[in-house]
Amino acid sequence: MGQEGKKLLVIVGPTASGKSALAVAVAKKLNGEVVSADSRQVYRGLEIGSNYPTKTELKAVPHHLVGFVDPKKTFTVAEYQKKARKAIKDIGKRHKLPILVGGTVFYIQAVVDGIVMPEVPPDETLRRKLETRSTGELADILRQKDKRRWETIDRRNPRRLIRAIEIAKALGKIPALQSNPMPAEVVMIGIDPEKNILKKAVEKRSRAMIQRNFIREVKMLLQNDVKEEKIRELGFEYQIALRYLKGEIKSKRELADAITKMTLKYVKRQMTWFKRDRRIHWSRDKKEAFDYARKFHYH
RNA sequence: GCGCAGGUGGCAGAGCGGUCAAUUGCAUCAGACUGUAAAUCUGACGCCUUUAUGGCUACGAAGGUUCGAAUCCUUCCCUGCGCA
Repeated sequence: MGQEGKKLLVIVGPTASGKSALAVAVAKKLNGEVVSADSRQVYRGLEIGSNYPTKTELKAVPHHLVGFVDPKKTFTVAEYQKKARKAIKDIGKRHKLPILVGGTVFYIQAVVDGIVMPEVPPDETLRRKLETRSTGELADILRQKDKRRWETIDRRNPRRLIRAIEIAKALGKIPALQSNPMPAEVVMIGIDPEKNILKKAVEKRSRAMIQRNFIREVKMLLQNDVKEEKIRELGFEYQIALRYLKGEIKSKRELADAITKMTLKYVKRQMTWFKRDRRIHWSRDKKEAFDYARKFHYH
């Protein structure tokens, strides 16, 4: 990598904490550009369900990695890692501040710490075959192929086991974990609102989503021949919306409640991940976080 | 008022004489995380403690039967449905 892009600002926080708005505010103030770190915003046509930045925000500040993947395709962290790093580098070349924002912690980690992913693309045929096996059987297969990885892997997690076997099959064994951190001064700031404030924000967000006609967005995906199975993979909002369309969920109110409930659950998982990253400087709200970002930039 | 069905841990809902502090799901809490990551997976979840093949209190209430009851009997209270 070049000498450009010496700084990288990362903004994290749970869903509905106000990350996107903060990112835009900071970008305006500090002459930056935003790179989204959201596993679903990458797909085209998920404006509402994945909560794209608003039109005004998109106009105010350049955003990257939003809405550029065909929703019929499957996008993965490895691709994200490459694209995001390139985007960050390019922003640096333009002498602007790259701001990485999002709630998908794995994506952020992939960019910042640069976990080296084995170059083995997903093998759908193999996966389908292995999916019929029990976790015990999968663990046995892995043990035969790579005992070292077998010792450390979560042996009850079929998805992990399958991926490990996939790699072992292609490469002989799983390479040791390596990382290739971002060559930049990275500062991570997080917004962690009080629990009840966040809860209210999540509720509001769910309602707004439905008011903005989220259901129509889902119908549109169906019309565009995105398979139901694939739509379900786009996140729980989409799963819930499909249930609504099938009549399993009767009212819009019930729909909003279901989305809120799932979002809150997700927030918990996000926080579990955030908590262990000691690099993050936490703030209670946007303003505090904003001030911190400015300090970082001018120091 | 009579008939029938019920009252179980935060909720739903199993259990119908011992192996029941009580299956399971949800909710809650904690955690993991090497190309699906809003995914996938794990643990805890009555109370107490010296954490144990430990103690205590518990399955609407009160009595009773029994070596032993969430489980059987009696009465009472409450809920739903049916009939008056």
